[in-house]
Amino acid sequence: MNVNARTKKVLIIIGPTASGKTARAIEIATERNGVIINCDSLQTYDCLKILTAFPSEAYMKRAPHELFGYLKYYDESSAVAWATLASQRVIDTLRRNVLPIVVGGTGFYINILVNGISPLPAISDEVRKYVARMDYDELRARLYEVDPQAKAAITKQQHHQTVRAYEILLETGKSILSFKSLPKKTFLQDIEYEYDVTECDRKRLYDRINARFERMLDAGAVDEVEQFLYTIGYSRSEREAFWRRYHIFSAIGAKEITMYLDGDISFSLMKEVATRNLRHYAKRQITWIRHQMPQTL
RNA sequence: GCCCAGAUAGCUCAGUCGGUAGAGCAAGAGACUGAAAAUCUCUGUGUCGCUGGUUCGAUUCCGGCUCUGGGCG
Repeated sequence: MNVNARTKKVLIIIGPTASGKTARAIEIATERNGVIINCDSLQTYDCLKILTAFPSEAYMKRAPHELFGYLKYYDESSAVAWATLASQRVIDTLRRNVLPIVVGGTGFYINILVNGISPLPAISDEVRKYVARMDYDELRARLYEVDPQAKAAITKQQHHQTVRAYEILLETGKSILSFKSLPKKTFLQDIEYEYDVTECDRKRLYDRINARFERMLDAGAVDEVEQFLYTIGYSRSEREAFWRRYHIFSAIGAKEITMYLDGDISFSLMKEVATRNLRHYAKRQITWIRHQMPQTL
């Protein structure tokens, strides 16, 4: 049919938020007979579709879409779980001589899919719950006492890396470093990657972000959040707990709209804060692409 | 027209008992090994409204002017 069978090529579309990845993916998928594989950590959920810029039904009909909306709001997401699924879809697609198009803004996921990751042990619910209840400073002190070398490895004050290191210590009795020095677990072999980086010009991107958030509001983003809050049995008195419990709340705009619905901030302040957070996010994505994915430049 | 208050970073403001200034936010740079739309680190930014006076020296004190609030008529 085409040359994909021999070259085993995978196209990766990456770029900051609101840069036009979804439209670009559709364009290429129809042109080159491709399958779109989602690489956006929040479009893996089947809720808050307006806020997460989930592809429209019209788009979904124009080309096969994989790994969109397969998680419920109460599911936890995981980069390795995604990479495991994504690598299967890539292999299946290549087997059918079709071009896999991995598209999304989660650069961390792409790095794992392409470069693999150190094999860390699974953590039991028991240990996880126990550690979750611990005081962070105490946890860190105990980790360094038993595993002083971990201190050097955990460079900055990376909260969740420290927690993970302690979980592994409790689970296995071994240092996280003993796992990080193992050969990486890889997901794909002998693949040629082609990268397509979408709009990164700061000024134009910021304009696009503002315009798109406006469109999200017009499309009913506030109602969407209101209904979602109803679904999960949200109560304002436990706001922080809900935000922490459900990862989908990290969709920018979800917390801001919740505060607006609770009557704590005005509509215009909600817009201001949400678009500002989107700009910060886009900036972080650009930094990631620049330094963690130099092959794309 | 009169009285009062203000005019300092992109914005909101602090401050200098006279020796040309600093916070927050915005902005910029960076990190990232199983939460990544997460989490975390670093960095500036200035005709201190204009104009005279006093002074070795004024953004700071005094006068005038302009503008912006608020009050009185």
